[in-house]
Amino acid sequence: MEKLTMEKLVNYCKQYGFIFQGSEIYGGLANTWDYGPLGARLKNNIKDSWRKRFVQERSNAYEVDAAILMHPRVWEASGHVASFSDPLIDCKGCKMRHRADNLIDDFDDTANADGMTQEEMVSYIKEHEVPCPNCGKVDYTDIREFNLMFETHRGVTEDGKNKVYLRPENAQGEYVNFLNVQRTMRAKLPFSIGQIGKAFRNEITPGNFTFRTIEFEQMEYQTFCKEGTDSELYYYFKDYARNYFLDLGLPEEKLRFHDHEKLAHYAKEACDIEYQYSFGWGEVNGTHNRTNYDLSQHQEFSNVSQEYLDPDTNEKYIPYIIESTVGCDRLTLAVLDHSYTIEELENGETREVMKFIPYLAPYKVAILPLAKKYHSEKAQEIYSSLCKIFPCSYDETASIGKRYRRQDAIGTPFCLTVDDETLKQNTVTLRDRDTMEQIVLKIDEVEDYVMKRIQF
RNA sequence: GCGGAUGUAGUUUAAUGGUAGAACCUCAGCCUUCCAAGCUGACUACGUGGGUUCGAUUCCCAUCAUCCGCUCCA
Repeated sequence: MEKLTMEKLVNYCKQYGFIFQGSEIYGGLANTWDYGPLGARLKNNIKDSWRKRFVQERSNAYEVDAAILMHPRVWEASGHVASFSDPLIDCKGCKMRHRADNLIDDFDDTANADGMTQEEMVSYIKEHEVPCPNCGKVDYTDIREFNLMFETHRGVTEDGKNKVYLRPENAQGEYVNFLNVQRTMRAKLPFSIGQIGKAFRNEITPGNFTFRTIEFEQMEYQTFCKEGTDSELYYYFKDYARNYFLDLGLPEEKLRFHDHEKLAHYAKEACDIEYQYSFGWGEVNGTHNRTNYDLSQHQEFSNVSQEYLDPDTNEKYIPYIIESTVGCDRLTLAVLDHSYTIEELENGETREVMKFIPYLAPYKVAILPLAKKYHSEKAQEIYSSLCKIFPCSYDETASIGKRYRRQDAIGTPFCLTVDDETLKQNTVTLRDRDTMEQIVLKIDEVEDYVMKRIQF
């Protein structure tokens, strides 16, 4: 089998309407991608599958849809204003870029660069003649603060007072609504708040197609719990997320856990689930034990108590949070990457096909009149009735074989053919993409048959 | 942000200092009753902006984008 390269997948996605380059007619904007008609369907199906597994099928789980723009104090409380930026410094000698704080800490680990301002770091480097680890020279540019949060302004004037950020993560939207959800849903711990939404990070990195983009969608899930039950939930959700990926058709051998050694400022335990993309292993899911850090911070910065009154014990405490977050675009890419298959035909030629599980397929059924001249009218009638139930495609151009192939290329699980028998006896032929079997059904049996097969 | 490579229809590509040829795809017509048939025809390209030149897709510069490698990555 031919090896899949990312370049092939990018082309394929463009060719069939899954993903296009962002702002393409203007030459493109780096690291932005637009989902086309099929890609948008696929991604929506993935979001629906997540909703089903993480919200609908779990008791005590609620979905919110919080604003992207939040009060600037949220990002002070979360720690993003202070630590979501990197003090970058370039060596003029070899053009190597370094993080100034790492440079100092590696030079002298008692120096404590974290506590320094930019000016202090610059003068420290000068005084102690910290050499470039790459070329040994001591000749640097000034520090440039590179905050990963996108900034914008509300109102007509652009000054510091009305600066707002595009959220760099969704989680804070769930945290600031902890009390609202708990009260209105009359929820007892442990309960969960999930959210699907966009986040923004001003990263300069190249991205492996849609794997790393400056604007991306996350499917986040925060479980609020009592201290002491946190670790058990942490391990539970690691497996829960993995099983979810398996259900979507991702193979076991292309998934692995990766425990973090270096923890973020809020985390006590952290583990990624990585998928083996064509370009290498990459994070799709992160499970974090965030302790009571976030709610404690919000309590401090907002002066609103975030304590939960435990009705069983009458204790008051700030809940711990277990976060399970899935990169929606990354999962979509993993599904595309895994579904894209190069098949060898009997005559030795190859063709490219998409093999989604039926639930994820953009179209469920393609309605094909065997001969345009005789069967189109009936086929369109069937189409207009079935498309009310699930997404269908209709195709009457070119030969029947070619139309089958077209549907295989975009991963449609069922092809429904209308022929003379349909006109005489109200039966249609349904071809199953996975088994290549053809079965004959009465028209009014199709809906039930397909519905059973596209469940998740 | 650094280094290297690349940029011609939707895709894969050819040629050229005198504005580009093909295959596949797509569409229309004829034909065709179950897995990329055939015939006829049609549409569509030199990433963008400058410069050199009588004339640039071709040479030069800049820029944008993509890929590979660094760097970065809560």
